[in-house]
Amino acid sequence: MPPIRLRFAPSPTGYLHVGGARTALFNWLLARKTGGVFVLRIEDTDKERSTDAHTQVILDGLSWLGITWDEGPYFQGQYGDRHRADAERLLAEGKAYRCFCTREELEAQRKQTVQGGVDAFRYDRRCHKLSKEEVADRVARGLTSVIRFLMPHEEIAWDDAVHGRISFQGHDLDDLVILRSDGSPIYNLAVVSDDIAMRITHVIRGDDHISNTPKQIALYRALGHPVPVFAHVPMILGSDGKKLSKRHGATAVGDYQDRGMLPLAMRNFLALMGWSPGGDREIMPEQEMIELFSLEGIQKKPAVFDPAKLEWMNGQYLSALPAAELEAPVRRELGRMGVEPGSRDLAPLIDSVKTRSRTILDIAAQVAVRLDPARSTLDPKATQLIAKMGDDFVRNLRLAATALDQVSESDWRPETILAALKASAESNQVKLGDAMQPIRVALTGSTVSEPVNELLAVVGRQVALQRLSTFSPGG
RNA sequence: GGCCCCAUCGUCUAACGGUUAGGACACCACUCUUUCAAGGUGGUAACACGGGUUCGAUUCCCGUUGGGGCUACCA
Repeated sequence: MPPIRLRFAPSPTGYLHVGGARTALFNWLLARKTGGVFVLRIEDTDKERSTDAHTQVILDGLSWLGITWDEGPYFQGQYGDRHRADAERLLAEGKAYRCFCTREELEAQRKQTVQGGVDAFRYDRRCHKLSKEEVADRVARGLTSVIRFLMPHEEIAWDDAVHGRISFQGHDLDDLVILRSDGSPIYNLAVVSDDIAMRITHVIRGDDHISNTPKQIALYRALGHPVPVFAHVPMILGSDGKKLSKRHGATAVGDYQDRGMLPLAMRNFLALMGWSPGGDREIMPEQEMIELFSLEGIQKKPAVFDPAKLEWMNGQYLSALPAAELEAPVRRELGRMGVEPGSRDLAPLIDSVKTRSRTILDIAAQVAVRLDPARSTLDPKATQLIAKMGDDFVRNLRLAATALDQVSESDWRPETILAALKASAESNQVKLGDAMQPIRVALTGSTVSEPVNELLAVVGRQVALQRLSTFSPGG
């Protein structure tokens, strides 16, 4: 059997949506699993809304997720001649016809149908009834026309790889326009023409295309070409059960990149939107995901996007990665924050904050504060603690500073620091917690951090002592 | 309105006629502990409804209800 051929065909009219990315991912997974070919095709036939910038964002998004394509990107706009030729052929074979109705006329017809209220609007084929001579005459007079497909009134059904058999009746479908009056192709024609030309064998795309499928199948039949396998994957919805959109917050892949998600975590999470490997498998390395993937495992019902679970999964990937591998993205983020760590080795800092972080942003923010405690700001709980402790806060801070001053630079390690703090607390009759928390607050502005002795070690002796001996809640 | 798709915890899902309906996120306890996470342990929580088919339905069929998609010279 020749390798199967799949494609992802986004239109560059917006950013790469998580739904689109998920569709691309499924195509990619099946291609990799079967040794098939994954084609990328940019559907830029809508000149009004398509931009090169959007194309670039889509390419970048896919690359970021590690979704690689084998052919393309092809640009649909370059195949206008073929699209036109296909339309002309259907016209010549009597499978399509010229329609001279203006937009205004169509709008009036549509309005009437809607007022009738019993059925959907379908073009009444009045131009199909025109005689050959009449058509020739109108063309000769320079009247503009579109080419409409003559929808056969027969059953159009297919065995969808995720839904099973889906059936439409041709008479419920409209005679769709396939070529605009300016000679440019309409989506459904361009897709079929391209999928045929690119020898696509499997079309994996969103559920929202189910109603396009019978139109496209009719076109395949008219063009005399066997239809590919269709797999319509469920949509991704927002928390309110509605189609995911801007009002749900971040919907573009780039948004999640900006929020400090790891690409592999994002990809893993996306794979689980509408697909399950069966059993309890969730966090999977690439190889396993590819091996386990199958169209049978795809869900029929839409999935609600849950950012909380994404963050959890990101945290899992974060803690599994060695600090060294996190250093590059953390440095990038620090750069965005205007922090310049120089040549300093960030690995120890990353290690000490990793388990309390769910995103690269979390890590970077905490690393920045450890690099320079002056960067910290007091959170509400810290403020509360300061108020509650009163004068003891600064007193205990200075006591700790004095004790820690006795620990030399070469002894500045978590164990010795802890010993010094314990000894100091005991001899000064201060509870350990009351000794520790002020240090944590002074160094991070927060009541939450890694163990205080580790925090001190990571911040460094000089910076820490300076801060502890000068910090005052007032300013 | 018409056509089409869908329906298991709040969310992601497992189950492919017989299970105390399993796991994960979130949530709540407990544990660990110098705080918080992480980790560990435990808990709350679901088969939309009504008819069939069957010895037996979450599972198969039909209907109802509820959601969603499409209904352009957009893609």
